[in-house]
Amino acid sequence: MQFSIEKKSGHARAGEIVTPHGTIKTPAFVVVGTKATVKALTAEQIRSLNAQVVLANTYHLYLQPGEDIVAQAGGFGPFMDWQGPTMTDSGGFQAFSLGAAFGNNVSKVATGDEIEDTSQVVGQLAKVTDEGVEFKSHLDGSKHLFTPEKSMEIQWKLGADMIFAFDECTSPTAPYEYQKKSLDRTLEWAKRSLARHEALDTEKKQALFGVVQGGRFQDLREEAARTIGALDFDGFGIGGSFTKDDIGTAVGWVNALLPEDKPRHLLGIGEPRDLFDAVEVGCDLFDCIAPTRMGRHGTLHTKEGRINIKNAKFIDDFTPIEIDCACYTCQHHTKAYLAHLFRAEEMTAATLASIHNLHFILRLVEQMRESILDGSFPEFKKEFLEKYY
RNA sequence: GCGUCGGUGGUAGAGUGGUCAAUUACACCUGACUGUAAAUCAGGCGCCUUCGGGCUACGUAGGUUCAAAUCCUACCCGGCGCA
Repeated sequence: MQFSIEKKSGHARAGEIVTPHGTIKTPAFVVVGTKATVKALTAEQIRSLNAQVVLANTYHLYLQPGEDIVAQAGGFGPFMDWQGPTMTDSGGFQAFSLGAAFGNNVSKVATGDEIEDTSQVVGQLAKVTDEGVEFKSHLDGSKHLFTPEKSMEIQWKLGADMIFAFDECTSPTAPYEYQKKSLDRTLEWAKRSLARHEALDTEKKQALFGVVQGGRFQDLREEAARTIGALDFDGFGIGGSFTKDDIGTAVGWVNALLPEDKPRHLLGIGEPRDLFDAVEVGCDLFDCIAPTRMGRHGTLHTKEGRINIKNAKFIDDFTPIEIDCACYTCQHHTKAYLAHLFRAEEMTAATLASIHNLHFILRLVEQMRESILDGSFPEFKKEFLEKYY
């Protein structure tokens, strides 16, 4: 993998990542295909959206169908008929989603109303120890130990171009002491991930990204950026919990310390406002389930903000979601039709909504890139956010 | 015509003297969702309210009772059976 920066505008940067399966123009939005499928979409539809990269998940593919099956298919890309660049997440996020967050209605993006919970270590389906994370399968309750080594081995078989070190995604409900402890552990895991990966991938086929944690605490974020940043990773992921109204600030602390010449992937962030803030402080890659999940739930992006297509007012609205949108959905269908499909619980609703939302976000990040290249990023951001509620 | 069973909120369908403005489901109205446990979840859903409560409601009209969706009478409507 090769990364180069073409142009900078402040801290924002436009660049290129060359992978064995094609070049990614950055900043770029990575489409999430957790189980080797972008929910509700065919590979052909993903291509027609001009998506550049697809990210799948180690934990999910390990459980089903198993990494060996994926390896037999030639990797998760070929398995799902995606020929372009690929990534896999390490399973570290599931330490949170199946652990502290499970059943607790907690988002890693904190609203500020969260109550501190000191019982972090023992979650519902994930238990974190220094050795690794012990998962209880959400599918059948069986137990599985994920270690940094194990994650590297699975990701090796899944065969993505870019992979992540095994980390612990912490909860915003975790107190400082726990975040600190977890950070030390994630650093150890980063070293172990590196060591195992180097042993497996002697030909340097896969790029390995280290993950910066630290929650909402500046000193921890900076410590993580320094220590993880000093290791021999090909790029960096910025993960963990954030404060809803100020993701940009925390990411800024980190990017100020990470090496300039390696790509920075902000993990799991995808709200338009957050993307602008993150690009502004120098992030290159993003992935997020929001466009597809929200789409399936009837929430659609427009330049004026989100709409809920299930609202009564759209039942007889025979205009597209956005009159000037170039996506397949807007070119062919009306809000009234989508409202009908959602009410009738027709599967096509999920497909059409996902197409629109992904098109919206992919195009938005693409426009950010264009504006960096022509020097108009600050104006583009300002104009967009003035209209977007 | 006789007999019999039944008529409950948008729908289906609980309740069968007080704890019932009435279980539940669906429908309907909103909201949430940020490295996918998610085609999911949460709230609302008679009218009014100074949030204490007040008012009108369980086919219609009466009645019994301190108290009725629940008991009685008549009528109206529907299913079934017999003529």
